[in-house]
Amino acid sequence: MQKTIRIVIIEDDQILQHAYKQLIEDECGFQVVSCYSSFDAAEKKLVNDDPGIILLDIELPGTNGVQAIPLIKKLVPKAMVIMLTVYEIEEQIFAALANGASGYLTKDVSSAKIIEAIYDARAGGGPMSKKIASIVIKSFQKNTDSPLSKRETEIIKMISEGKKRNEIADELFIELETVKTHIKNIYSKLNVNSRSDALKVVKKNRLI
Amino acid sequence: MQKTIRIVIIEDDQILQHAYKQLIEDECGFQVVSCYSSFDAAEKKLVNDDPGIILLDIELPGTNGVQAIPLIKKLVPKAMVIMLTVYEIEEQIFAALANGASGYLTKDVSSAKIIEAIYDARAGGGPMSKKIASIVIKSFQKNTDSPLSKRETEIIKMISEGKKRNEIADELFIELETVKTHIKNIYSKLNVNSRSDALKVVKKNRLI
DNA sequence: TCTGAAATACCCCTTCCGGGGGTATTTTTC
DNA sequence: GAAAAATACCCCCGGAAGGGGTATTTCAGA
Repeated sequence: MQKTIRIVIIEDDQILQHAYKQLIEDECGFQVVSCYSSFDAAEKKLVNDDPGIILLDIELPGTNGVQAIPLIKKLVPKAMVIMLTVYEIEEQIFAALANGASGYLTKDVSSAKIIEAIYDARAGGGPMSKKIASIVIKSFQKNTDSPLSKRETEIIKMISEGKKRNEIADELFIELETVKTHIKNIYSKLNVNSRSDALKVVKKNRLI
Repeated sequence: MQKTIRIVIIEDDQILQHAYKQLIEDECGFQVVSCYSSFDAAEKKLVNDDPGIILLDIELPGTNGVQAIPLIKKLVPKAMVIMLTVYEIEEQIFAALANGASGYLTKDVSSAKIIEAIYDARAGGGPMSKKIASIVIKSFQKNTDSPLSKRETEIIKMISEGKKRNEIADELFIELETVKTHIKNIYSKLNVNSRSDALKVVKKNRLI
């Protein structure tokens, strides 16, 4: 028999908290072991709850959801954290994922999608609502109209990897002086005069 | 009335090509305007086809799918490219997305999912199959057991941004000498002795 | 409560890197 | 055949980078 999935909900809106619990308990194989209104309230009891999945709101009193993720991971490392939030702020999404969230849903998703996300997460998937998927994909896309030539792009990328001019020269089988010329041209095109400023521009405009 | 979605399929497997065409044409509002077995065959005719969506295989004779994306984007900039491929190779996924693909499906998805992905793409979403979503999310996750302290992580991150030691000192309101000490400790913990090597280790192990 | 890690700061030293001023040739590409 | 890209060389200077030490304070965990 399939092992029951133990679920914990951390959500400060009592109505939503109750709605999620109700929704999930109507599904076979799912068990909402605890609900909390804040991470701080959950902290002491989480280990005992031994959850496989945690539904986590971002806007919480006290420790917010993003901050809570690493703490949760420390307490119950094998638990998968699914963010469930109204906001679609890029920094928040990436911060949550970087901190170890396994999925990210906006609260406008249907009940069925929430259930699906729980199954997904358990199966090692990465459940995301459509808007989030779109934001995530956009974050990968490079700018197509770069002022930099192919070689220049190659070189600024190597600079972003912390490589020195002579290392770049060696790797590209060109002279140090040529690399210097390229870097000068890059700086001139980007209107900067240092590595850090160049990287700032390049990252902001997704040129690499 | 809704504008018809013009679709182009670039897929070298004739059977699959035909299957996709059939599948899509059975759906209302979708129109497969052309099918090609390679990008090279499609190149000249693409502008005339004026597609809104392109289903693109990766393994193609001649120009491969990943290389084809930027060329397609140049010919028909407003077309959304959805990758449709058997492989789930990380580098290929990220390269495709970086090159401008709007979605990425593995060929094991159901017909319904393909149709859904087309609608999604058109609506500005980022259609992905579950496995891809999982890989993408994992790519964001940082390593949780870093040998580096909080401050050290902060500093190596600034180094990754091309910042000089005195810039780091200024930004963190600490002395240059302190920054030097931190960097020494970072190098020692990572067993390296240069910025580029440190960044190599740090990126490989997702420490930032 | 105490121990160790983290964060802070300072000294010494040498090497060679980074950025800016030029100019010029060859190869691509449209 | 003109324009852009890629290549290569000269000059200069300041200070950044990396390695050798040592030492203090703060703070979390056992």
